Amino acid sequence: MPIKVAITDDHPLAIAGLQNMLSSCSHIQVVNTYNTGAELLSGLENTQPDVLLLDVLLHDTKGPELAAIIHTKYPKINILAITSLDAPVHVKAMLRSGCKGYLLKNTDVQTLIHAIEEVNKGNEYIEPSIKEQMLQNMLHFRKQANIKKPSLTRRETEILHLIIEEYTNQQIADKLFLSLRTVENHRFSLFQKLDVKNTVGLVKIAIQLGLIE
Amino acid sequence: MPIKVAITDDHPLAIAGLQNMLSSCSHIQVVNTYNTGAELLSGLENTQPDVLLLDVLLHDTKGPELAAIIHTKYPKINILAITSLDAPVHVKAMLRSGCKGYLLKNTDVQTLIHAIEEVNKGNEYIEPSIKEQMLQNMLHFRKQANIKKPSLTRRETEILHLIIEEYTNQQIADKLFLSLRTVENHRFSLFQKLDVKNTVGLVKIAIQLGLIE
DNA sequence: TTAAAATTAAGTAGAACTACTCAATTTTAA
DNA sequence: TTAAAATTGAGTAGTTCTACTTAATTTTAA
Repeated sequence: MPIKVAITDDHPLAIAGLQNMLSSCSHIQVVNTYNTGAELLSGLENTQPDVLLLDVLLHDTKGPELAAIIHTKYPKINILAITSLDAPVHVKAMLRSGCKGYLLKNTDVQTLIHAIEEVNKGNEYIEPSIKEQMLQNMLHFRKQANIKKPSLTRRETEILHLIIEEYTNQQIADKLFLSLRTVENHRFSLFQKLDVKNTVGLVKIAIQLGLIE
Repeated sequence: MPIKVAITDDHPLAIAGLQNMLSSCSHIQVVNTYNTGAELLSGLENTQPDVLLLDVLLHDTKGPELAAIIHTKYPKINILAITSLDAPVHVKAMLRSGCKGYLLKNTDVQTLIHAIEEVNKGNEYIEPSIKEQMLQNMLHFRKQANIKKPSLTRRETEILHLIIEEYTNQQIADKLFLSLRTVENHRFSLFQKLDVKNTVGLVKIAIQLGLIE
């Protein structure tokens, strides 16, 4: 039996394009198309496809939210995000919301079909160029990060570590056999050196420095 | 002229192995070998190689720290991390410290030579299997993350966003036209729902939820 | 159209953090 | 072997967060 596919995109042209691409493929059948997130949600109450091609930017609902709702309500539907956006933030957001795959709109027929087949099997399919970009994005943090890190002293680094491990100043003081004031001072230096105004900023910098996974 | 390579590893056997692998290659010349971080640092004062093969776990210094020192002091040396560890944390730490490449010790001769050549040109070379693992690691966060996120209400999510943008409770209150107490209460609920004890924990959860890049 | 959940917000009170300045002592690098 | 940097820590004082309880009002889902 063919793979049942639904398409959701707010550009009719995009839907038509995808339908056309899939028309030559006998084992993939487009059973429904929707223009908005609301339409999709009500449509799913009647029929559920095997694979859902979902645009990341629908004007009535944000893609990741919609994906999360569908993934929770209909865990059997395998969602394939398809979009013109390749920013890693979007990719991560969609995948974290339960999408199985991520494709770019300028993809070719073979890739589209292959992605649908894979996702239908429950496998992941992420466009290789996107994978590469995500990696690059992940690795190139160091270039900015390295500007600031060297300016931290050993003690400061040590205390920064303990701060991000959710220790309070007092606990840090006890652990390192220091006075509370000393720890407070180091913390203050950290703020100044890293140019942040509170602990939240500190944690975020720590992420960029790679101190947090 | 050949590519000058130095090797640093605390296992003499590993050094011998690498030397042997490279002996067949006329355009790569092993000019120095070191057993410890200290040896390496003093050795570099006399001669600098083009490419440095650096073990991640030397017993006298941690790899990332050593890499950072060398990368700062001798920016022209291209460091190729070579290790038996493939945990993404280590890979990231090394790359963020200025390494150009990352290889596993069980690599074959061709890959080793290719990696040295690439790194020597200033390009990155990361073992494909490691790349794949890092991606998987990155993507599979969502599986844990999705357990907790749905329990947050809209308002809580909104406030969580503002907290991680470094707003204080008072600023959030002003921004959302709420009383300070209301914001404090939402923040408290967030702590309870996400089972953390301070803002640092909150930020860390937010990372896992994908709210922070 | 109710019951449940969410949003709002107050009270009380203590703990923790933030924002500096100043300075003695110790360590490190040139 | 000095000068520079790092570590330690006190003073002062205000701000912000944390830890609950209680409860009125509004929204949402069954």
